[in-house]
This record gives sequence, C-alpha cells and structure tokens, in this order.
Amino acid sequence: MPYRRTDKVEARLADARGRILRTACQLVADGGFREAQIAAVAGLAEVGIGTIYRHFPSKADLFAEVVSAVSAREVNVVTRIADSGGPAPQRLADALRVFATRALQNRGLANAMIVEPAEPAVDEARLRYRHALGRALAGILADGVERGELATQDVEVASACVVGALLEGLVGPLAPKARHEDRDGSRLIDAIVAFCLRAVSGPAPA
Amino acid sequence: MPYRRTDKVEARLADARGRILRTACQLVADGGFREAQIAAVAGLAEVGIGTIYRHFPSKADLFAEVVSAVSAREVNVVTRIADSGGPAPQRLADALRVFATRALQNRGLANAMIVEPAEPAVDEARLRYRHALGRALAGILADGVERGELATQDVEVASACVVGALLEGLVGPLAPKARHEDRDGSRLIDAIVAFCLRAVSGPAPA
Amino acid sequence: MPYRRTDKVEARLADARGRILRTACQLVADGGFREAQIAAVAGLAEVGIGTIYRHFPSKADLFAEVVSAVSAREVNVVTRIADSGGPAPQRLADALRVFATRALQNRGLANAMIVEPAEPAVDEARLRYRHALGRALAGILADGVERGELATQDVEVASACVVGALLEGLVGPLAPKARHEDRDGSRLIDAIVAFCLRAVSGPAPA
Amino acid sequence: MPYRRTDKVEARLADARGRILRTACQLVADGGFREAQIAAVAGLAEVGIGTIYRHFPSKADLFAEVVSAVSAREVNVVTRIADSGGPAPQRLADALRVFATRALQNRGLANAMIVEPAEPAVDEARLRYRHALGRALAGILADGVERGELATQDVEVASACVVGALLEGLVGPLAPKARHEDRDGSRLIDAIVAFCLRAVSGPAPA
DNA sequence: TATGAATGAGAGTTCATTCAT
DNA sequence: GATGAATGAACTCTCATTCAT
Repeated sequence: MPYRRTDKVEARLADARGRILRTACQLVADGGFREAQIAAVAGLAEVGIGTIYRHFPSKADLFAEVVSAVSAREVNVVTRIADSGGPAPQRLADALRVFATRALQNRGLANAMIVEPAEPAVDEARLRYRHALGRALAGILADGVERGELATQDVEVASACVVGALLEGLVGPLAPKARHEDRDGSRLIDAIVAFCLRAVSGPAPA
Repeated sequence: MPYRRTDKVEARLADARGRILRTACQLVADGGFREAQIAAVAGLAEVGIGTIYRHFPSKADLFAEVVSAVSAREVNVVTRIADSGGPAPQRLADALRVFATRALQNRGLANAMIVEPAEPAVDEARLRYRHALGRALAGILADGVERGELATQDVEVASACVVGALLEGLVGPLAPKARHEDRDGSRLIDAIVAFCLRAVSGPAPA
Repeated sequence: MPYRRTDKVEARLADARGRILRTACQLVADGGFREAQIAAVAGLAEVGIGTIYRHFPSKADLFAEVVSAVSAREVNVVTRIADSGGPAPQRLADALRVFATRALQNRGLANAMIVEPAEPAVDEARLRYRHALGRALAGILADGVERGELATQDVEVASACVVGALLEGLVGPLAPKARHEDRDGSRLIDAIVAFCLRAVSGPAPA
Repeated sequence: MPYRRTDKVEARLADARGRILRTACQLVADGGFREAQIAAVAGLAEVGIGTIYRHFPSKADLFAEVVSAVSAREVNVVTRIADSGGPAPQRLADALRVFATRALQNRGLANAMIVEPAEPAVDEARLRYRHALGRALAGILADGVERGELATQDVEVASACVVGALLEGLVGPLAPKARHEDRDGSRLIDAIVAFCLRAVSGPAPA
C-alpha cells in the first residue's frame, strides 16, 4: 500500500484541525461571532478556505464545536469540584470561584460564549453549555439540601439563578468593569460567591 | 395658502415613526434581530424603505431605539415600585415579581432584549437596559442595607447578580420551560424571587 | 400619495426586466448555459447583480423564464399553422418549415434550447418546450390520421419522432453544417420536411 | 533483482484504469454528469483522487473517454448489423431495434450520452457518438437507395433524422414514459421503427 | 507509484443603504 | 416628504487540480 496515513500526516491533520479551532476560538474571543468569518479563520490559521470545509461541514458546525470545546473544558473543571467530597457550601464556593477566575482571565471568550448569539446551531451549543454548567451546580445544591446544609429550595430554578448571577456578575454588562482597586477581580469574585452562597443557604424569607 | 405643518401632518409623521418602532419591536419579538430586516419592517409598517431612513439614520439606530423604548417602559415599572415606600425586601420582591410577570408574557421580546445580540450599537442599548434595571434595584438594596433590613453587601455587585439570576431564571436557556403544573409561571417566579430575597437578606456565610 | 408607480417608472421597470431577459437569452445563445452567469448577465445588461434578484428569485428562475419565453414564441408560431385549415400534410410541412427556418436563423439559441442542459429547473422548462412542440404537431397528425390523409400510426410516438428528426436534423451534431451550396439551409430544410412527410404519410412497411 | 513491470503489475494498472472508467460510467448513468465528480469516482472506484489524474489528464478527458467507450460499444453493435447482408429495410429495422432495446435497458446512461451536456470536451465526444451512429445508418440507407429498396433521398440528412427520431422517441422528454401496457417498451420500439421505415421507404409525397 | 489533504478561484445569494421620481 | 428600485460589497460553500508523503 503506497500511501499510509503516517503518524506525521496524522499529526499534521490533527494540527490543522486544532489550529483552525483555536484560531476560530481566538477570533470569537477578540471580536465575537460577528467578526469570525470563514475567510478570516482561514487567513489567520494559514490554511485555505477549502481546508476548513474539509474539517468542518459548515461554518455553523465549526463554531458550534468551538463552543462545545470551551464548554467541555470549563464544565469539566466545575464538575470535578462538584464531585469532590466536603460540605456543599464549600464545594459551591470553590466551583464558582474557579469558574469565575477562569472567565475573568478571558473576558472576550467568556462573553461570546455566554452572551453573544450567532447562528441557531451555535446558539444551541451555547444553550447546552449553560445547561451543563447548571446541572453540575444543581448536583451540589441537591446534595446540600438533602444533607440539610442548604435551604430547602427548587433546585432546578436555583441552579439557573446561580448561573445567571454568576455570569451576569462576571461578564454581563452590569459587571463593574475593572475597578482600579480590583485589578484581578478578586473582590468581584468574592462578592459574587457571597451572593450565591447567601441565596442558597439563607433561611427562607418571611 | 402656504404650506403649514398642520396638526394632521404632524400627527401622521409621529404616527409613522411610532408605527415603524412598534413594527420593528414586533418583528424582534417574533423572530429575533436576525429576522428583523429593514425591508421587512417597512413592509409590515406599510411605509417605504426610504421613510425608515428619514426617521432613523441607520438600522442600528432604529433597533437601538427599539431596545431603549422597551427598556424605558420596563425599567419605569420597576423604578416606580422601587421608589414607593415600605420595607426594602417587600419592594424588591414586588419589583422582581412585576418584572418577571411582564417578561413571561412576552418571552420572545424579553429574550431578544436580554439575550440575543445584534450590532454593537444595539448591544450598547441592551447594556444600558441592564444597567438601568440594575440601578433601580441597587436603589432598593442600598436602602435596605442602610436600614438594616438587608445583609451587608457590595450593592453594585449584588444588584448585577440579582438581575442575572432574574433574567437567567426567566429567559435564559436554563429556564425550565413550561412545566405542566406551572402554566402561568407563577411557581417559577416564586422560586426566583425567593432565591433573590435569600441572597440579599441572608446572613453572610461563614 | 407621494409616490406613484408612474408610467415612466413602470416602463423603466419593464425595460430592465426585459433587458435582463434579453441579455440572458443572448448570453445563452452565444455561449450556452455554462457561460451564462448572473454576474455576466448583470454586467451586459448594465444593471446591478441585486437588480436581477429583484426581478427573478434565483438564477434557475431567470433561465427557466428565458427558455419559457423562447418556447412560447416558437411554439406559438407552430400552433398557429397547426390550427389553420387545409390538408394535414400541408400544415405539417408548413409548420416544420417555419420552425426550421427560424431555428436556423439563430443556431446558438436553438442549440441551447434543445440540446444543452443546465440546472434541473431549466431542464424542466426545456422539457415543457419539447412537449408543447410535440403536442402542436400531434394535433396535425391526429387530424390527418382521422381524415385518412396520413398513415395509421401511434400519434404520440410519431410526433416525438418528428420533433426528434426535426431538431436533430437542424441542430443536432449530425446536422450537416453549412454546406457551401446551401447557405440558407433551404435544401436541408427541404430534406427534413420530406423525411417527416414520408414518415407520417407512407404506407406501413411490410 | 531490478524492478520489472511484471504482468501482475501491468494487470493491476489496467484494472485500475478500467475500474475508474466503469465507475465513472456508472455514476453518469445514475446521476448524470452533474453528479459525477472526481472525488466521487475515486471513492467508488476505491482509488485515490491522484490515481485518476495519473490515468486521465483531466476530468473532461475522463468523461470524454467514458462517452467514447460507450459509443464504440453501441455503434459497434449497429455497425455489425449494418454490414451484414440482406435487404436494407430489414437491416435498418434490425439495427434500430437492437439499439433501442439496449438503450431502454439503461435509460440513465442513454440519457446522459444523448441529452445531458457537460464540458465542451465531453460534448465533442457525444457529437462524435451521434456522428458514428449516423454514419453506420447512412451506410444502410445509401445501400438501399442504390438498390432501389429505399426512396431516393438525401442520405446524409435522412440518417441524421433517423437518429433524431430514434433518440427523441427513446429518451427525449417526449418519450412516452413507461406505459402500463408496455413495460419492456416493445410497442414503443415498434412504433419508432415503423416511423423510420416509412420515412426512408415511403414514396416522396406529392 | 499511489494517495488524499490542501488549495482558492469562482459561483450564487443577501441586504443595508442611496437617490431619482 | 415619501417611495421603492437599484446597488454591490460581502458572505458561504464547491470542486477540479496539485503535490508532499
């Protein structure tokens, strides 16, 4: 057999695919989905337009995969914490803190992933992202409610609210941008985490 | 007899502008910003394309004003409640409940206003929307903290989180869609309001 | 009403539409459907690309209409003769002769209409063309068979064969190209007409 | 031991070429020239794309050869009959009948060979196909005219017309599709043959 | 020698905006 | 002032062909 998909070729292929994905991700982080056109991705990734279509069936598929990949990465981090032992409030705080820290390190990407819409197919991926994040947190909440560590509450709604509070606090337009005294955002994160912990642990209001 | 801008003419002018705005709003509510093209607005509003450009400098301006108008209306409702007397927790609960109820009555529009992006100019308007909503709520929070009715907290961040929890709970992809036993969403609203009240009133976690 | 579709405007519109159609037709006649691209039509017709899409929903529709228009024109000529009085053989001869003469005057167009394929939608129009031509001739044949002026025969098949013989003889690749002594093709036409007349009138072979 | 082009290697080479041709032919029969893309041929023939370019200089050449091959095969069948002894009308009837029967057995291929166009190079091959078919039949006609078995006629034109009548009757859009009572098309073939025989034998019309 | 990943010119289509009427 | 026909840049996607492996 005169042509074998040698390791080198395989590597180059995977590399190209990865480079395309990473470039697409970068472009989204920089300019949102609007700026991320196929030709731009091809140019920056230093591949031909056709090459992109060799790796991804359509633009929508490419960007859906971008969202999925980022999503998987971030949700994975959260899930690991959620599944670790310890009191629920502590795990929730840790999970939120880690997620928030990472998000603040790449605001552009986080913003696009969370806020900006695009084609329906990409939106769907984003939706799955939030769902996955919510489910990971819901696990902690259910756990805590059962053990009496958290207030009795509608866990499904509460996890959605936590996600909302978290994301809005971080990247929503309400997020207080770069306060001088809070360069790394640690105070912001502290406040968000505190908010969420009160929300799930506090006694039901009269 | 010279041409005078009679009341009738004046009225028709204003009418056209209003009709364009209302039509644009309707289109956004129905199909999001993606579906809302200038020609479509013109067609439905029964005016010429050119007329739209007589009233609005560009598409972005038109839709930015759409967002502003909706924003003003909704924020106004909230502000009125925020400015009324009474204990802060009660006012917050009322404000959230009213906002939520209205949003659920027009999910399409709420979704577009809150989630779907469009051109930068429109995004900016949406940002202002959230800011305004946040400020209205921040007023209640500051009030409550001062009076000792609410926990000590970073009011700015907390109001952002409340907005996030509220919006995500309502129209975010995590929002539990149309449960059979909760047609009008009253239980969903109850849960969201309870979440937010706990978050702002609860004792700071250890 | 400040804007009326004045006659002048109407005329310009129709003119543009007609010019686009005529240009498309010309391009097809010159280089077949392959050469006839939207941008080329726009350029030659001296209109913008968008203008073409204002008059025709898609490329396929434009060229389908080109075929339909030519078809209607040519079939109309044949039908008029078919519907005139007189002996069937005479009418058939006249119809074939007229059709053939016209086709030879614009070989390129005839060729494209009859032979060259394109998109399915255009092909369909071409199919309808041949059908219509066949039906017109079938009328003469049925008439002649009934009156005993023509041989008993399967009229449907025979009309198809006449169309085939006619078109192949005229523009098919077998058509003897431009013989020196037959510049205007009159001898060619004579031979084709004679062939067809024999075919429909001759006694069934033993 | 030096590299020798062993028989086996030679065989595999020829095999690849043949397989490519056959696959291309199959694809054309199934979906016309439009569906027959190089990558598709390579995939079905289980060779690499590059291999096709080793055997054929270009796509056009490949498909031109497809047409030529089919052409040679079909024309050969006709020629053999044309060259056999016997009365011209009988030979013509036989030739037409055999050609028609074979064509009806593979309508898709016949259609592509006869009707559907493609690139100029392929078109040229198709033209040669018809020419060859015409020449084979012209031989019979000339023979018959000379012997007085057929009517005096312009043999060149008549053979073109016979080809046209035959092909149009068989695969043209006018061809009456699959009549219930004529599954194998024998009646259709009878009618076409009868038409052509009348056309070449009948007395010149008054 | 065979392979198939890479290429990119070129195709059709959309839609915000302009401007003669 | 109102109109909507005209515009064309910009976009996504296809596919014949090349060439490093």
